[in-house]
Amino acid sequence: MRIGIIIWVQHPHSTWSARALGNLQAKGLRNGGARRAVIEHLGAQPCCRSAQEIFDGIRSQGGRVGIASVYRALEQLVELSLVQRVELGDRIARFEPTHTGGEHHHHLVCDDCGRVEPFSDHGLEQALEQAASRLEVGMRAHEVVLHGSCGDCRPPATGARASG
Amino acid sequence: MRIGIIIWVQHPHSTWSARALGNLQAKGLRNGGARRAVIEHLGAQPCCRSAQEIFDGIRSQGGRVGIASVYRALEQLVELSLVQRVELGDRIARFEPTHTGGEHHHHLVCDDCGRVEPFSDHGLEQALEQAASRLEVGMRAHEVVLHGSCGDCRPPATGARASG
DNA sequence: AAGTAGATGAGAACGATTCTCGAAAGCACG
DNA sequence: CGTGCTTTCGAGAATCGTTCTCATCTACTT
Repeated sequence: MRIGIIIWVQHPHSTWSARALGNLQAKGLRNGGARRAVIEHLGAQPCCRSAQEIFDGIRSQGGRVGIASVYRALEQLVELSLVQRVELGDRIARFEPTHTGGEHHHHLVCDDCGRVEPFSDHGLEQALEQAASRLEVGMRAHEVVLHGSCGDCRPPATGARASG
Repeated sequence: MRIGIIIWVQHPHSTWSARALGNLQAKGLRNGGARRAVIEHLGAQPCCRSAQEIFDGIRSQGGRVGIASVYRALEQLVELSLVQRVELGDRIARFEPTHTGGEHHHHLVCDDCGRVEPFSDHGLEQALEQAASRLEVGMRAHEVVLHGSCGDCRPPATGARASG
């Protein structure tokens, strides 16, 4: 048997998780287990997650957090603008890292099957910036939700590709 | 004493309330008091309202509806696409008439004072249409929420007006 | 006016979120 | 590495928005 040691070297803020943890540390907050677990879990998700999903995800990996701690951590992270609350109309709040820069995305909700998918659109971002500028709002965040039918749920077009 | 009779003549669908009531009648639904009160109240609002606000509003005008009826009516109206559910991130669902055509608007939430204001932006609407088209979603609805600071809450620019 | 089926209201139930409080743990200091 | 102080944590209770239940009512038809 051999023992290998892997040293992971990267810029401390190259991931959202690292940036968030650093941000908390800079505020003099302690590095407790529950909050760290929430941050690490959230940082590994491709799209928004509900508090319950985060709770279940951490537990399924052996973490022993309480749901209250998950909510507490999320509340703090939202307060620090590290996490954005996303509400898609199903009465469940979801949360996702705020990605400064290019990774920003919005949400597409299929009203038939309930599936949520991320999407991004450059023109839409531009239009949002322009609207915010015109309205003279100090825009801190924005959220776009499109409701419709996803490819799986849309009835197939009749014939070759008739209009739908 | 004189008795006057006022006959109010207008195109039956010239208001959202009338359109909604007509739509329900066409579906064979009855013209019950609670649902009518919800529709009429909602039709008179300039922006979205929560179920509780609608309930309080109707009660304050002497209506004797139950909160359950308010929710039931809203659920039906959402189902018929006559009302859109709006979630602004404060865990309270709000509802507003769906205005086909030019009256469409979105929401601006001041994260400092909590105020909600409607706004509309033509370029934004275009960008939404284009994004939906590109994504090949049968877009049934969309929702944009801008978070920021409203004019009252934003610190005035340095110089002309001293901070206070 | 009577009959029928949808509509209503009060209150219970539900579920997501927040609060409470005693216990545990992070961090600074010795 | 222990001590002490303070933050953080977890479990369960409490809260609050929303939905369900069910007996009653009422709009509409006949």
